[in-house]
Amino acid sequence: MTPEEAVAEQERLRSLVVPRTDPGLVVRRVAGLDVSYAEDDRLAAAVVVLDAGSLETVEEVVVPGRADFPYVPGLFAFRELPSLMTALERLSAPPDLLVCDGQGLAHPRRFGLACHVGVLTGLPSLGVAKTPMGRFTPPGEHRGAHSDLVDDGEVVGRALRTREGVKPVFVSVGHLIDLDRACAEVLRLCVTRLPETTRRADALGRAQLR
DNA sequence: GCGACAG
DNA sequence: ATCTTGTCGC
Repeated sequence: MTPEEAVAEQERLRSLVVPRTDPGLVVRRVAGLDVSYAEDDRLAAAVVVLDAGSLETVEEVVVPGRADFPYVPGLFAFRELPSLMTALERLSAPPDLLVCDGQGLAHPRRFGLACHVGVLTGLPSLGVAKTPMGRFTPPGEHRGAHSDLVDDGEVVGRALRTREGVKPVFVSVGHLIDLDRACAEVLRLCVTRLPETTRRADALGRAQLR
């Protein structure tokens, strides 16, 4: 697939994003998705499922793969999606929510990795990025403080302080969830700056490359 | 031409 | 993303 085709694919799928939460959504099994890279073109896609209440790990899947798409800002998903989808298919049961490492609607075409994974799986999803895709005013210093993440005059996500006095993370809607609920879910997953879901998926992916 | 640009 | 231990600070 060429970068041009990838852009067309994003524009075709973005209309399928549902930025609302089903009234009956109960999040018990939460999955963290992350991909680690080796020095060559090898990569490892990891998915770790936690019990949302206890934060205990209940399932892990890691899949080896190759980076066959270049890293291009805005097309990031095409690098990680194939292996992540394979990993998700190997879970014993679909999670209630997918927590992605990167942006959701906070994307130049409003279709970041979190939206893409959500639409392809049909599962609720959200994105937690370590750097912003847009502008924001620093949120208050206390845990839970937040401010709008704005891009092109639109509120595309939120800068969320997940820990007192630490740089905020950037949360945006992926699919089948609203921004308030997305931030609430992220906050309850955070013991340190990043959600436990992504921290554990990151650790699993790195271990796999050894 | 210059700056921006998830991981 | 990755290269990387100890260390300064609360």
